[in-house]
Amino acid sequence: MTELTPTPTIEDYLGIIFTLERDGEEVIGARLSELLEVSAPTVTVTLRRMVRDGWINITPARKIELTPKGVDAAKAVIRRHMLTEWMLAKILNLPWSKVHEEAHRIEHSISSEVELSLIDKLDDPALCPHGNPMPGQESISSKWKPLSECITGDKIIIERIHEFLEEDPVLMDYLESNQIVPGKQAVINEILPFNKTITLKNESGIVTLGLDIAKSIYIEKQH
Amino acid sequence: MTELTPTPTIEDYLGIIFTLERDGEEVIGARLSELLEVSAPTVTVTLRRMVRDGWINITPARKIELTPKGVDAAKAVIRRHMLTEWMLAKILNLPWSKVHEEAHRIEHSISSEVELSLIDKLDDPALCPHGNPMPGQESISSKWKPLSECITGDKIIIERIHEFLEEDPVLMDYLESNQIVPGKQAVINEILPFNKTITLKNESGIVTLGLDIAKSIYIEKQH
DNA sequence: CATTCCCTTTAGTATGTACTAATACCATAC
DNA sequence: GTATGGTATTAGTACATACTAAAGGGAATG
Repeated sequence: MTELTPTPTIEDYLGIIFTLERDGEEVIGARLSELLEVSAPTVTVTLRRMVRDGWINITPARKIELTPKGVDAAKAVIRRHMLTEWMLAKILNLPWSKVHEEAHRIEHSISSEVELSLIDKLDDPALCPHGNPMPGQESISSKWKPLSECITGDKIIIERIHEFLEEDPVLMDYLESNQIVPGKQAVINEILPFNKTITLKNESGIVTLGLDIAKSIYIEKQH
Repeated sequence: MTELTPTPTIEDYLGIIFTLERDGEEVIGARLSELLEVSAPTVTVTLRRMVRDGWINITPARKIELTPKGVDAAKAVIRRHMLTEWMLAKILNLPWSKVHEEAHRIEHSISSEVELSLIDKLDDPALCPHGNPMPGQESISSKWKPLSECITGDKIIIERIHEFLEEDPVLMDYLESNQIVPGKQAVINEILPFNKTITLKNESGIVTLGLDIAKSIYIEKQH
């Protein structure tokens, strides 16, 4: 319970743990190691510090659980991340595909005063620019379906690119330049399960996506 | 010459060294120790890393000098600091007295893309919100005189609060609430050298400042 | 049952950034 | 010329964050 404010590293861990918990995924060290791109021993010792400082508990079955204090800190860093993304996108006009990685560095330096000011200027958004829900607004995104579950001919609106896809800047650039961004319409053109691809047609033409990627893109069907 | 990008700590050192050099002050470790509020041995080892990585040279007489690479990095961090201050002040409406310390944390996470966008949105300012010159714009502030050199009855305009005063949040709050901010008018009311104070009168009433502080506040005389 | 796979941990190391205590160096002043 | 004050360094330590190599555990699968 020593630390009052998490370090940037701990904030990164908290954010990922919160998101995994939110999604009902198993929260274990191996997942963090992958998502944070650090070695397994690094995760072991960092989790040890996090337990010591009261951010998480680790069950006998090695599952990681946020403490109430950990939940608060995780929500704060995610809120600041998403608000910073909006600031970069709307106020500074950075490309949609770039705001995540910029915000990821800046988020750790945002005070609650700046956060409140951003909430005010940005009209208290419920979603980030990629359609992911602000902590507490999960119900909004829960009605959308994965793009991977569509069938040929479906008319859809892209609603959400999952947080974990945002980590890949090459993918994000591909999505942006092919108009796979929230609010854009598309029609499912072709699904090739043996090839693990799904092809859609939108304003920018024909776009093919891997099915694994399509599982983390959420859409609304149009009638 | 190992490091491409300075760490936040090194950026702090670079900024202070640049500012001391700009002001013609003696750039030695003891000064850094004071201004950065770290111990002398910490400065010794950090400067050693900075020499190793090509940011500075240390003369046989122990004077610290930025290398060309060090100058570039220092200018960049100061530019980003000042642009961030303006963003916080003009776009997010944070109080003038608070933007320095907020920007001091954020400045290390600003990419050149964000920097360019800020320059655009903020119309390429030549001064920071406290009247200190952007690197390369030193000539603008060189015509102002220290407030401490005024005489009773002088009508003045406050132009600049020196960077090193910005470090004291209590002082900054005092200055803001007494309208000692760039652009504000005042008249010198009383100077008490034996007391080391100078008193002025402005819209907000009568304000007394210590002479040491007044040495780092720059003004323009009105005729 | 043994092998394999996934996961975690231990052991040892490195680096940046901090500290205190003690030492050393130099110039100026008495 | 010795004392003082300002400055810098060495020595030893601490902590957060990273790594590799190696070992250990548990579950599933042949």
